[in-house]
Amino acid sequence: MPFQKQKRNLIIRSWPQAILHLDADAFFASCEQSLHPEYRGKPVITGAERGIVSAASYEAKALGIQRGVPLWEVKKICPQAIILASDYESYSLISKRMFDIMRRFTPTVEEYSIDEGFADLTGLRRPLHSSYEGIARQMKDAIERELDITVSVGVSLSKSLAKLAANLNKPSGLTMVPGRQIEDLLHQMPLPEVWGFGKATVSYLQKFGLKTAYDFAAHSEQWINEHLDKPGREIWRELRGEVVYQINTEGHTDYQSISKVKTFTPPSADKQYLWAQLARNLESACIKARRYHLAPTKVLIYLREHNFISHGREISLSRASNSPLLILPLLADVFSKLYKSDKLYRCTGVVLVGLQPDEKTQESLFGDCLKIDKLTRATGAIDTINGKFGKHTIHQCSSLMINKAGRGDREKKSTRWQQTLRGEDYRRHLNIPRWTV
DNA sequence: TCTGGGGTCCTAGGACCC
DNA sequence: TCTGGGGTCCTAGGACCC
Repeated sequence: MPFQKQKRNLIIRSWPQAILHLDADAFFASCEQSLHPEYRGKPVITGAERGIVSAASYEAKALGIQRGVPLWEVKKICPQAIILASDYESYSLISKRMFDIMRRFTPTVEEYSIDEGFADLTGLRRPLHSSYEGIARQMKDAIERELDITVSVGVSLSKSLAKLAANLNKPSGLTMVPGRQIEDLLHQMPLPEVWGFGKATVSYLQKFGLKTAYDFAAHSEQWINEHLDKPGREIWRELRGEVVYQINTEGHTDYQSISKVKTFTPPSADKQYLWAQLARNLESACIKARRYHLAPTKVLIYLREHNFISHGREISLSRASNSPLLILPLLADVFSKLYKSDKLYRCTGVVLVGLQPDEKTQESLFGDCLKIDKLTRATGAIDTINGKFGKHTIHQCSSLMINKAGRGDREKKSTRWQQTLRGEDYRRHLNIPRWTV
């Protein structure tokens, strides 16, 4: 067996470093139960706006409801289920409080997603007068007590191991995996549980007879280098207790890309309709870019066919811009080339890339200064109006077709918005008549 | 019952240049 | 004129995550 020789390498000093992973259990559903005590102990589901289950409370899971299940099926399985539209604003507030509690123990906290975070506990035993387990326990208890949700926590030597550890006992578990227990942990973990292994990698590794995380970690470095590319090699090192992935405390202030897609039903082959959808995607993406004071230098558009095959093309802008009025005309040619009249499309998408701070775009040295300035001011005014009266209140003529065709947005507007949202957000989500300039 | 939306990073292969 | 061989940069798409 190749790993007899390697096995020694897997035995590592107990705590060369202690990385904590924290994962809120059924986060969206738990938030709802925390905010609305009347939902406690009941099967709560969020995702009404999407038509599929985003999150299911443990009561709902006990009845067989899982993430991604269509809501019509939920109603069949479990007619008493409480189905809610996701309320991201409220969840974000609870999420923020969760990370603030984590930061009471260490400044090295990464907000990995709305419901998951990492923290580096290395070296904190003496200053906090506690074992790593004690620190993790206090953090977990504080969150559960103060926010009225439950979290699962894992502590081990690397992010990947900590994540596996946290997955071992859910909900509300606390799992410590020091160096000498890594092997036991890996033996219990089937390949798909490993962070970073998706369907493709798992089925590839299975062809070599690998079944558990241990089978993978126990292979020789040479074998790994021959058979896997960069991500696979990094995961191998992480599973052996080496820190490859650092804790990123920066937070998500800055984007590599901003994308907007919207699926429409039924799928369509109507060129004008698709163009209108694309224009709408572009407007939405630009609104977000402006909110973060970013402007793309490149714009990627794509059309996704009914069978999920998509084709896209990147368009380089001669200068960064976050004005759809300026960008849209540049997309027309490429769109025409991508579009095939004999195909049915299920969605269009826009991705803004090569983002840079948008001050730069305003003091352009290339001609058109006046035009740019006017556009910038016009776009600013549109943002103000839309902020007051609702997104897309003012929009481009190109996207008018969406409403004309009578296939407007299908989002279900719930009256619950009115209860939980603050004034300005609440207005944004109301059905306000639209007009066009 | 076909499968929402928003991200990140990696890579093969083409374009282009010397 | 035709050819090879190398490098770099870019792009389209894949894989993965929550």
